[in-house]
Amino acid sequence: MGRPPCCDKVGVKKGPWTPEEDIVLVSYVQEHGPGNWRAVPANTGLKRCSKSCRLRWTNYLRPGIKRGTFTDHEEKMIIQLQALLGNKWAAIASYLPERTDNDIKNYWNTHLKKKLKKLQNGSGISSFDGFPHSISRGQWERRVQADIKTAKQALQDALSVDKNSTIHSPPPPPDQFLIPSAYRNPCRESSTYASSTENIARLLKEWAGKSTTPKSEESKCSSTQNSSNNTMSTTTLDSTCTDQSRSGRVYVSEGFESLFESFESSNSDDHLSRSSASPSIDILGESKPESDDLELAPLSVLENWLLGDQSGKDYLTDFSFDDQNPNLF
DNA sequence: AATGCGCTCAACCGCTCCCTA
DNA sequence: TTAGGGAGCGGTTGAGCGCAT
Repeated sequence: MGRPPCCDKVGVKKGPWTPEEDIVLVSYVQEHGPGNWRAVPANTGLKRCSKSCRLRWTNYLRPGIKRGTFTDHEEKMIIQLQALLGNKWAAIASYLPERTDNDIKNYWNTHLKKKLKKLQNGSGISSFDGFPHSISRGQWERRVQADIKTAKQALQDALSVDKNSTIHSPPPPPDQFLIPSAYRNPCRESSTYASSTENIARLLKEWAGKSTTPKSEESKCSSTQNSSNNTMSTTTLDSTCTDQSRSGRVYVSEGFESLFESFESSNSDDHLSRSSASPSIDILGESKPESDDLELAPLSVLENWLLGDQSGKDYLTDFSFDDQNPNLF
């Protein structure tokens, strides 16, 4: 006998979400924080499957989502991350905190696949930005493989070092938590829904005025983080933070930006202060990428590397976990 | 103006993973 | 140790939209 459905099929509504449902869901999440999705339909009266609620939140309603066209920068990251990780959209999305895995997946399937296909047919190499223009595809692939090899070696080195280190936790959720970006910055919306979203946005702004901290979620996640004096070990992520902690996607939107800034403004010996980032290279291992590890990679470095930035590459290539970075672990 | 076609993306489905009792 | 349940992930679908004919 097969597994029972996650929720009763009878009476469960399907299809597009209405603004009213969105309001209900958003207000519930604001009050209780994301997670425990099973309880959402029961507690809110929504005639939706718990999975549907989670999906709606993570892919559309949660704050920090950027919508609209992907930038060249994002596109390059997706292409190279996909090359490295395969179709691990959640892992890839963790490097693009403002994008959802669904968005990335869609973008890949609708745009990038075609671009790559064109490229493979030999008819778009010069116009395709995903690969460096100055080298052939063969050279490019060799370069990527060399990077992978280097990264593997780095991982081995890293894993041989004591990992009792701390990393900076993401900052607490910004005020914008209370205003879903889907509403704050709707890029593409149907006319009827658009007017509704404006209303919702107004409503949510009012809520934001009343309370600037999402009670449960912040207490859950940031209390865990703050309790360790703003440091957090990769392996001690509070599981109650569920989606956000696992994917690092909700609060990282701006948190990551500050991390980017701090990483990029610092010297190399500060780069890996999030030392557990080293397992990020694990994804380059033979068997199975560990997305959770990935998420904690030194983003600026990896980003540079992914984007073919020479400094980033050099950093990975030349980087010695124990010699040049004594304070790393 | 009507129709067909292709594209986009929100949402669903089913599987896997992980946690807990 | 193991079974059950919840959450997450990746593949797929289909409605809606815009453009071409």
